[in-house]
Amino acid sequence: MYENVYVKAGRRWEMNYTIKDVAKKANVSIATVSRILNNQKGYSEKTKRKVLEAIEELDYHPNAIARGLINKKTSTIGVLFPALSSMFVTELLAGIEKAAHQLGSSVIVCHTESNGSKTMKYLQLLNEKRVDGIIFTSEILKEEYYEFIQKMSIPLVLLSTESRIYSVPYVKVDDRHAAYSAAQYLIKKGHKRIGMISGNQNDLIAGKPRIDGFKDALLDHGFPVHDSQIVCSEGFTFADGREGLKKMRQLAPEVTAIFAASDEIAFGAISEAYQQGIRIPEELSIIGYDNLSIAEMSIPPLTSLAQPLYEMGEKAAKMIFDMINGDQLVESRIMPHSIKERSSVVKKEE
Amino acid sequence: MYENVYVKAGRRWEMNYTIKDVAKKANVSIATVSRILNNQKGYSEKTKRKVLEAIEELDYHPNAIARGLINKKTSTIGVLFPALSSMFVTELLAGIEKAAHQLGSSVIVCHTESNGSKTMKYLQLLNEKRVDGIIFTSEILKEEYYEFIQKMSIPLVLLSTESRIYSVPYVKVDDRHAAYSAAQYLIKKGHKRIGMISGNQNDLIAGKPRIDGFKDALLDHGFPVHDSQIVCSEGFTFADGREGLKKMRQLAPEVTAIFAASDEIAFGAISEAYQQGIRIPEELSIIGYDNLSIAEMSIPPLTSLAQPLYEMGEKAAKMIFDMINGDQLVESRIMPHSIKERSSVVKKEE
DNA sequence: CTGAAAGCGCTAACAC
DNA sequence: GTGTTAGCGCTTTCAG
Repeated sequence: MYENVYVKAGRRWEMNYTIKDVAKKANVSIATVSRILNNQKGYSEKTKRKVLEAIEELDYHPNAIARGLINKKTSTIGVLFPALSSMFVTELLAGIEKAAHQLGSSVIVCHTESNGSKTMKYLQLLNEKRVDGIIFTSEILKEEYYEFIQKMSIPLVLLSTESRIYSVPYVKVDDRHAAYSAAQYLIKKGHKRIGMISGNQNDLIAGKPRIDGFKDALLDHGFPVHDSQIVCSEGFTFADGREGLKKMRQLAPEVTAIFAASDEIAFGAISEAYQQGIRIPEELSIIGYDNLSIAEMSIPPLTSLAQPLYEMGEKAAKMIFDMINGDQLVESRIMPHSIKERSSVVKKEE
Repeated sequence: MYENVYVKAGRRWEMNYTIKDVAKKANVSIATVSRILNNQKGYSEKTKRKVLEAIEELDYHPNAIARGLINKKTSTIGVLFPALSSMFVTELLAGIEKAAHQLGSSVIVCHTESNGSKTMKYLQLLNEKRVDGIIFTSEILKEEYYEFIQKMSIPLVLLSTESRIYSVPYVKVDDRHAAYSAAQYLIKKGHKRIGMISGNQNDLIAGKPRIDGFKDALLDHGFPVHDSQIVCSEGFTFADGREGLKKMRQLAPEVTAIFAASDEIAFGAISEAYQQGIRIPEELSIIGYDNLSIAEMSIPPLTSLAQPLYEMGEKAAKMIFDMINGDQLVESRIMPHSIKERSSVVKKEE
């Protein structure tokens, strides 16, 4: 009677039944149960019913660990993020999680803090846990990482980043092109003196290309580009935005519109402008980058260059699964960007 | 020579070595290797060195799946969230992830969308994956969920929620008390006509208690409470905040200060106020709830009742591990709240 | 101190 | 159709 039920610490615990229990209950061999479980062929309708009944009665659920051991497939992927609490990353994660779950996989989140040794530790972990694939987001894929993942010999896709060195499929927007669009938008709105508060110019993925795109747009439209128009920050944060605006007002007070390399920078700039009594957008227009959900919450609502973050996450997850399922050639995806117009940019009539 | 290395799809793949390979290379049995791997005793220093060398040379890493199968411990926990892209949840996750990783575990994120059948599916999944514990956040623990997790017989902790029915350890702030503090803060600032934009009043965890706390504070300080002062929303979102402020202006235009039941609501209210030309905080003071990272980014910077979300996540993770490691009695934790003063509340002199 | 052997729960030949 | 058996990579008795 109490087979498979035992008492521990005074409490009644129901054990997780195994395939053996089911087999016994249904009077068949475990092989048959396994076949039915995996929709293979080689059994009669009658035994199938019998087994299914037993499964139902015992409320049996196969042990994914045991399955993983033999199939060499854990239905789990690992996702590496530099930060977890940034909204940017959060939207990517939501997209990944959705697609992964739809495709029957779980996702393990790893927060690397952009720290090399932490990243390696996570990679070790993911290796030991035998994840089926890895999504690497928003950071440079260092040689060390790449080599390690190579050795793990599981699929890898880059999300919101890319590698100029290694041939790894990626999903991102064309930063240079997107920045170009943002700057062009400002120009079309009649602004002639346009500044940029950029992220880190040494960041070859999200920093430099946006600066280049910005410059290109100005140049293409016949505007000169002075260094004083572009203030570079450490990163892409709110504080960087504040600092950025301060510098901008000193170096190029004539600027009537600013392209911020991230929404957070834009928020910082707006906040600083507010403190300095500069009215936005009347005196100073600002366009952000990312179109995070907070963009609509700012005052005034922030016009922003939109990246489809959620969709990017989904896409990356789908790519990983295509690769896991043997697709040799998955193409990288340049996702479309767009401009989400709100109220932080004004038309300049002159 | 090519033992353990094979070629697949034209590419050289390095296999994951097993304990057997190490044993062979070191000329010992797998039992010995296992002992050394697990820091048990029963081997000489010499063999230890030999084995360690072999491990090093092969770059061997134990297979966590195989270990999990035998140890019945996967070093993985599951975390259920109603939403992933809310900043609120994101901070909790960051805290959980940090603590979990420190304690040698991974976390699988599950996005339930507050949907019962999705939640059950996730629980099934976590059961099959044999996670060591579950953290359930920000939602009512329904009977169905509870029963299922009971059957899984693994530890469960509630985060930012609690159960009045089941005895499950939880980590949260005292919402009623916190709301009381927020209202009291407004009173101490000299406000006499105070309103509240609440979340859903039918939400017994985060909705009702905050309303109650608000009422208590007013009553205790000798203020009458009219229904018109409290506008209830569907949820806790930006849009709810906008709507809330609109209603508040209609129903109780005399109000000089508002307690918003979440920062997002506060943001919505501020945004709406801005559109209506109401100056904040001069004409209307607002205090939020949560103290999300965006609170400092609003204009004006939002004074908010702070929940230590990150720490709450950490704490919940630590509790789960205490339970996994056999602690029978872990106490629930009421985390301290505080008021983060910024500039959205003004002192009212009369 | 060390090794042989029996599983953990499952899948996949291989027999009958 | 169905059962038997040999593992997957590891831990853990139990002998020696």
